[in-house]
Amino acid sequence: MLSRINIDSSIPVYEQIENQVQFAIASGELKIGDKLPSVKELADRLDINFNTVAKAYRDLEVMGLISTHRGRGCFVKKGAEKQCRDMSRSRVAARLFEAVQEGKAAGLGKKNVTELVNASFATDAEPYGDVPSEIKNLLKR
Amino acid sequence: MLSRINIDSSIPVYEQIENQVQFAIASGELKIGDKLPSVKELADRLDINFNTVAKAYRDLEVMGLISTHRGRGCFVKKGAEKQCRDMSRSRVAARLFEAVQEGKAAGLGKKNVTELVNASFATDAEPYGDVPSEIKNLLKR
Amino acid sequence: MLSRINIDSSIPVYEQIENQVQFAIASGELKIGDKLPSVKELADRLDINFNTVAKAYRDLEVMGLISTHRGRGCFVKKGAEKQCRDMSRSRVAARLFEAVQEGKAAGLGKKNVTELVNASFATDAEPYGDVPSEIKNLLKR
Amino acid sequence: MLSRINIDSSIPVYEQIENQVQFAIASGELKIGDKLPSVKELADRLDINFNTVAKAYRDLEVMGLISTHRGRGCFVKKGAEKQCRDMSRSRVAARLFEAVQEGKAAGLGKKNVTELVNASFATDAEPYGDVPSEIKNLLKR
DNA sequence: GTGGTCTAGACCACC
DNA sequence: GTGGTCTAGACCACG
Repeated sequence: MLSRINIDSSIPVYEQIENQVQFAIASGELKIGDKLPSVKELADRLDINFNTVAKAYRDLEVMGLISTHRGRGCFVKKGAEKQCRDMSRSRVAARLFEAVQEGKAAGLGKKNVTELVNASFATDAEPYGDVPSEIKNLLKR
Repeated sequence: MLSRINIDSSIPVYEQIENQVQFAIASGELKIGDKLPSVKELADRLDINFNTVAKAYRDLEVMGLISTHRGRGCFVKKGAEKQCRDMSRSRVAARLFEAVQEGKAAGLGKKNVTELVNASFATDAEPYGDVPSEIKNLLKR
Repeated sequence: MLSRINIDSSIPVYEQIENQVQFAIASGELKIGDKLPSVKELADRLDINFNTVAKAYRDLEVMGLISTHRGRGCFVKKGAEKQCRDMSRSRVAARLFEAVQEGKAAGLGKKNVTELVNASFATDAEPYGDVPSEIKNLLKR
Repeated sequence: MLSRINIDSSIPVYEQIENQVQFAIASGELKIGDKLPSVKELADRLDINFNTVAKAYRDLEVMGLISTHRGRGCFVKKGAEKQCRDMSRSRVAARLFEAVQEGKAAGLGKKNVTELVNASFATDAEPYGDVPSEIKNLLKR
């Protein structure tokens, strides 16, 4: 968890952090009361700017998902689980919907799309990592 | 085609235009030698700035998809069809893959994802438009 | 390097910038990983508009020669050296070839052309500056 | 003479025509009193717009090189020969000079440049045509 | 403080 | 009437 961000992604670094925390809470990997990595530690581990992590944590606090206590750290708040599950799902629904619409506009059939989705589901990958070649190659023919 | 852009999307307006042209070429809606709408006309139609359209067309020319002839207009180049099909498909594959990975991280099962994809496929929407509520609501339970 | 552009040249300002960067990379003056001047700084130094420099840098990124990182700056990419050397050389070859063909069409002999080339080689000039009078006068007799 | 223009060149079509006429006069191919091809005939032959040819002839008249007589055609004026020779030479000198400066900026030595010039001189090509591959390949190593 | 995006408008080159 | 170039300035995203 929070082991990797993609500096080249079009998704801002701070947003990648926010998403990963939300996903971790939604999936139960992070539970109520758990302590998040400190800003400095995470910045070092991901090799990114201190302020970028700080912004992500600030945003998460504004969303009501974590609470920060000066000198002690940041903790998952009560109620965050349900909220994260809802946000994550609606986010995923939106991204899937958009991708499918683009597929249709590009002339892909339902069969192609389903095939891609199944292959993607069967493939594990780092979050925000590169798309595996076996996925890319599925349509190259 | 090229009838609508979403000014509120996080995707830049010029990029939306580029994508729509690429999709139109990929799906055969625009064919080799076809003339694109003039910069001025498209800017008027979409109610956006002249230079924004000009940038999109310039980018498409750099990509080798269209050729522009001062005083005459912009035309789909030979070979653009295959290139667009490849680009569109690999783009869609990447976006689907990422969305599926996020779904897994958020704790969604294959059944949920497939359900979303099927519903998305059955729903028509303007490009870059909002996500329909029937999709959003699918997982709210 | 990047100390001067010619606003009166028929070559667009942004293209002059692109060429100068390419030449600087080709000749080793700019090396892999080197940071380019910031958009704002260069615009100030050359006394041209911010967006003109931004366009040049964006083009160079599209060509795969530099990578830009928001908030950090633009840097020479790996592999840019060979690419720039190839592009620069083929560009120079083309321009020399065209100039020589024109010389032949205008009735100049090999002796005249060689004389011009030697004189040009011996003369230093700002990039895109005016042609020195000693060159112009060589054939006025 | 005036058998070919390059629609893809960065040099405007009308300017290519003007240059070719000037070169033809400078080299003695067109003599004082000779009749130029009619606007319509030339536009047909080169497959370009009527107005483009008309603009070129108008420019040449303004320069004092030709005189036009309604209903009869355009003719090379007295004194055009010397004027064209001077203009052509200074034009060629400028283009050679610029190309050589670019070569120096790109890190080419005098030996390379001279080699290119000699090869270019030995190669015949249509005006404004593509650069022959034997020239392009000279530096690819 | 860095670059990105968009708008607005002027002027030019070309057909 | 077509696209090209440049300027000027505003606002945003990012680190």
